[in-house]
Formats: sequence, structure tokens, C-alpha cells
Amino acid sequence: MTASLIKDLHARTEDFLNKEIQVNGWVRTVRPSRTFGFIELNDGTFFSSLQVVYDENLPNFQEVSRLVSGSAIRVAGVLVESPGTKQPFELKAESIAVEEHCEPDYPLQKKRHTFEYLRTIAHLRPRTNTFSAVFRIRSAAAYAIHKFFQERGFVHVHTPIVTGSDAEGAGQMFRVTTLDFDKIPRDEAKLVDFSRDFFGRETSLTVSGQLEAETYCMTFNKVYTFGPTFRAENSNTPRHAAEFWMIEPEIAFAGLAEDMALAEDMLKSVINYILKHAAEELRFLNSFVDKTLLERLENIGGSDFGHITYSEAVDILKDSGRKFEYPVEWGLDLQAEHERYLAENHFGRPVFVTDYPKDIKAFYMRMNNDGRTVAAMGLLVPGVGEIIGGSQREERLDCLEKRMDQLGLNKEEYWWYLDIRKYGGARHAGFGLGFERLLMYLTGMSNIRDVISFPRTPKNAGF
RNA sequence: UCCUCGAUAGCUCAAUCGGUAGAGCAACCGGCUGUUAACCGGUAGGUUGUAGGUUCGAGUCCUACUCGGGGAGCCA
Repeated sequence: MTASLIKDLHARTEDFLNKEIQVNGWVRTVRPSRTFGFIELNDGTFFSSLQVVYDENLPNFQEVSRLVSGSAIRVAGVLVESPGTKQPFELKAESIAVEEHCEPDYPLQKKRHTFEYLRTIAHLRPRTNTFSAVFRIRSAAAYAIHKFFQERGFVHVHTPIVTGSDAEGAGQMFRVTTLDFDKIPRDEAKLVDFSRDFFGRETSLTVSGQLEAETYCMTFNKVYTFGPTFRAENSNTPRHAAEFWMIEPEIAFAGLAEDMALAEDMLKSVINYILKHAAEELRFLNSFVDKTLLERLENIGGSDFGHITYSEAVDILKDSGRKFEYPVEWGLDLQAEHERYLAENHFGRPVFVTDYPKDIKAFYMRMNNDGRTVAAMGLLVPGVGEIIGGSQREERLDCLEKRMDQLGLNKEEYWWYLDIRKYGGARHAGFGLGFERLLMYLTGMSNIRDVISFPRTPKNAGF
């Protein structure tokens, strides 16, 4: 007999009820009595477990009653309606074969563990309710993002992980090398001779696929990337990881307004997909992790995101009457406390902030007509902070070159990026979405380390 | 990297003024005829994060380090 999936038992119960079936899975808990007992069985296909009822007619009744949580078993029996109130049906076992016993020092218990402890057993934590919910949602959200872009004609571009550009400008980079650290080759000036390294030049892990994505945007009109990104910043916060996944769409013949509309549509689409396809998981997270989660996600579909300019944000903060630790002054970047006030107190929903002063933003952002702000946007979200950063890109070659000169950037390093402006460059815009930050918003988890399977943070790459 | 708080049994925590280590859960043994964080009884389980120091005596006070939480910076 082929094994049935617990997911299907829930989806098409009538097809299985009162029939002989087999289910393979892992024991979550056993509750034995003298002549019978219950097993919570989880097969990984569905959030909820299946209750198995067994009794002393099993030849291996004693062995089954002593099963340690975590053991892998195969159960054959009849699916029947359950007299208990916590589950609609249960499996009346006719035989239980032990696939593999679990050692008694199994670290997971039937009670609550702290997330901090579970991080030390990252290889086992997906077996807990919370993490199985988080990682199933992660999978569904990734699919929902591809679905959203593919259905709108976006081309998925795989931009390189290893990059030769040392000036992508988004942060500290991890170096990629095969040089022997005990015998580093040096040139006449005693500098490291990267011409003898694997790629014949200095290389690093990417901090963004945006510049490469822009080039494909000028071919396919609408493109997106979805891949790993690496930042060697010594950031020790619940919102930063050294390795994370980023989604970066880029659209041609479009400006900042279209860019923001795209971001809003995408977020709403992903949220609606998750509400529909991960309902069990969201219900669980709503009761045990964040009591406001479902309400927040359900409300977002019907509400429009806020829109303010940076200048308006400064005015709102100044007029708020709030005492902030950091000063609010036009030209200074918004601090975390300011962003929180805007998203959580003033708007109470996601809000786009646009048109930042040029001096606090990247060189490639399009200069506005006022000459002192750029067409940039950030999406602030309650509880997480900045989840998206984007801009209309500077498509005018002379403006871009002038800006690079002002900032002292080496134009030769960017020759191919500048070429795009020479050869039929068009207006275009895009943004970067931190996938883990989106997941924090979707799950209510408050630490980025708990929404990525094996998190890499400063001093932590043990798995 | 800075500020701040913390580290005690496998896990979650307690230990009064500095006086010599305690509970629940897990494990193990036994009981229980519908449980669902099952329940009841028992057994075992400790170099109190590491290294120093003060003291007759340190889980408790001091110093350094390691790791972790929260806040900040950098950013997504």
C-alpha cells in the first residue's frame, strides 16, 4: 500500500474515511495508558498532526508505548471519525512498524522552548510547530513572488553571486579568493597581486543584483531577480543577516509612481496568497507568536499604503510633539525611531517615503528637478521597519556621469553600466525587497534569524 | 562596532544579608480504559559560561574574555 499524505486526509476526508490506509511520519508525542494509547503523528505534509489510536492488540504494543518523541514510524489502519473534540478524524492502528527509533536524549520536548535555544539546534527546529509554520510560509511566499512576476510577464534573471565589481555601493563585501593565505603574492608595490587569483582580479560575493538587472531590463522591459545576497557588515540586530535573499524587480518606461504601485501590488498579492494557502500556519502563529498577525494581514488587502515625501515626513515629525533622541532636520537621514513613529503611530500601516535628499542616497538614483532630492522611495512597515528600498534610476548619461564625478566614483569600473545609457537607455525604476524582512512581517517573528533556515550572522556560521 | 541586560540539571526557571544546589518538564521505572502541553507515584541527573581575584567561606562581590537578548549605527 502506498502511504497517504496527512495533507490529503484533510483536503479530501470523504475519500479516506472508513478505509484502510497507511501513513508514514514522525512521532510528536505518545500518550500511553495500560491497554491503549495515542500518538501524535506528523508526516511533514501538513501543519497539523494526525492522532493515531492504538491498543494492546498490537504485537509490539510495549515497544510502541515506549516510543520516544522524534521516532519515525509507519502506521496502517482505518481512518475513523474521532470522538475527541480537537480533531475531526483519527487513525485506528492495525499495525505500527518502527522505521527508526529516536535516541532518548532528543532535545525537543512537548513544551515551549525559547527561540534562542532552538537556534542552537537549527537542524532540529523545523520539527517544532512554530518553525514548521515559518518555513512552510517561507516556501509559499517564494512561490507567490515568482507567480506574481511571471503572471505579469516579468523575466526572471539570475544575476551573478560572484562579482568583480568592488563598488556596488551597498555595503561591505565578502572576498572570494583561492589565494594561499600563507603565501600571498605581492606586486612591486607590495600590494596583493590579484592577477594571480582565480579570476585574475579582485572578486567578492554580490551585495545586490540591481546593476546587472538594469541591463536585462533594457532588453526584456520587465525583469526581476530573486537570489542570495551577502553583506559583511558587522551588524548585530534582529533585522540583519550576513546572507539573505533579495527580490529586485526592474521596469522600463516607468517612473517612481509605477515602481511604488508595483511594490504595493506585489505585497498584497503575496499576502493574499499566504492567507489562502497557509491558513493553518497563520492561525497557529496568530495564537502563539503575534496576536495581531491575522488582523494585520487581512486588513492590508483592502487598505491603500500611505504616501509622503521625505520633506513632508520631516514636517510630520517636527509637528508630532514627540521628543526624539536624534534630531529631525531636513538633510539628515531618518532614524529608526522616526521611521517607527511614521509607520506605527502616525499611519498605522505601510507607508512609502519618497524624494529623499540626494546626499543621503546612492549615485544611480534619478535627480529630481529641484536639484536637491532624488526619485527614491522606501517602504516602512510597522514592526519591521524598512522592508523595501527603491528608486527611479538616472537614465540621462550626462547627469549620471556628473553625479559619479561628484562622488569620486571610477567611471571605468562602471563602463558597462554607463553603456546602457548610451545605447537606447530608457526611463526605468526598480526596488529591492528583503525576503526575510517580508517573512518577519508575514509571520510575526521578531528576529530575522528565525525566518532563515541556517542563519549567518557575525560570529555565527556553525551549521 | 557602541550602550545595556543576562548565562544555574537535557529544557524552562528558583536559590533571602556572601553560609555550601531546588522545582516543573524531558529521560528512566511503575500505575491508569478516550487522551490531546494527558494525569498520578518513584529513580537518576550539577566543576553554577570560561579564566583569574576578594573572603574563613562565592551561584551570589570584583576584573577580563566568550556567547546570547534588547537598543543604536550600517542597511534589505
